[in-house]
Amino acid sequence: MTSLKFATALHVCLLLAHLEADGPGRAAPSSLLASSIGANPVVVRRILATLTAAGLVTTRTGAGGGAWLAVKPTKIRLAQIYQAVEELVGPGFRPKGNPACPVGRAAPAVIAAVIGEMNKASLAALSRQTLAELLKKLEMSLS
Amino acid sequence: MTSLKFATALHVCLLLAHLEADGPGRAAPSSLLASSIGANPVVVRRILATLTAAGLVTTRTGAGGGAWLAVKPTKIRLAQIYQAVEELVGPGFRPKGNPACPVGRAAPAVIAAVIGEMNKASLAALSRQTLAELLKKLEMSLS
DNA sequence: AATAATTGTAACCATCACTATTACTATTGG
DNA sequence: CCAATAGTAATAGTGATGGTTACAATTATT
Repeated sequence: MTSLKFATALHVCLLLAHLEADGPGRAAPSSLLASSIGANPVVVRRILATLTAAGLVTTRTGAGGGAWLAVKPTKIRLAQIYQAVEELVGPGFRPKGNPACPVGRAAPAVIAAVIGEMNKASLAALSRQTLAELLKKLEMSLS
Repeated sequence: MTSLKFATALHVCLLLAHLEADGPGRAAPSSLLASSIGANPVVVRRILATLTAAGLVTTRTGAGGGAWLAVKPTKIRLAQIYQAVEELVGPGFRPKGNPACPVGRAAPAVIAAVIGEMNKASLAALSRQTLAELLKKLEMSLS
């Protein structure tokens, strides 16, 4: 998994939270976000669409439009951002093995359970931090 | 990440451990492993090559050849299997943001740290189980 | 009302990782 | 000698991903 979707979404949220703290009431256009990230504005808008669907950001079209956080950074856990943009977590597995082989019959369920525990641990780690906490770390690294 | 490499490697190891417990001294050909998994023998041999490089299995060419575990199942942690076949863990991130933007400068390092914690949690979960323990679960589900 | 800025999408393309498959050589046991 | 097997290269198909262009719809500003 080397998709940049989570990194992009996290960068978007950090920037929106930073702007909000700096001076509220302003919408950030996708061109601004894309420029900070080094990505394409359309790609950023696609990420924004999934974040909007998850209820994390709001957007407005037209001149002066753009995106802003729909929820306070203290109320956003990083796991919410992850799940908004990456539906599948962790490696894949084959649903069925060879029914003629005992291990082939039983292995898929056991393997799926292992991958499930892996995902659980991943998401738990992300749940331990809020966007506000991460923004604080970022702002400390600015000075 | 929906690669099947980890699931394939785990199935291979489970089957080799099961065969070893059943009756030792026999080499399992890639065709047998592939048949149990429902994968192609060449793909299985490629997985076996990485497991061999990691020191987890041994193979022998020629008639009567095949693969067997090089290490006792009680000494193999699932994280070793994961790292043998999947060099990259977790989602990717962009190494550099826009240097003209404060958040663009600082975000990549912060994001990389988040992903690093995610990976650490994932691998820690896999380190908690040995192949022997997983095999026991599989064998219990057989009855 | 006109204009400029902006989102929301669709369409398309290039790239990459992955799986499957064929084919061949080298090795090994019987 | 022969059959079975690993090792590996070459190739093809597939799906996810990111980039790009294009355009309709919406909104603030003048």
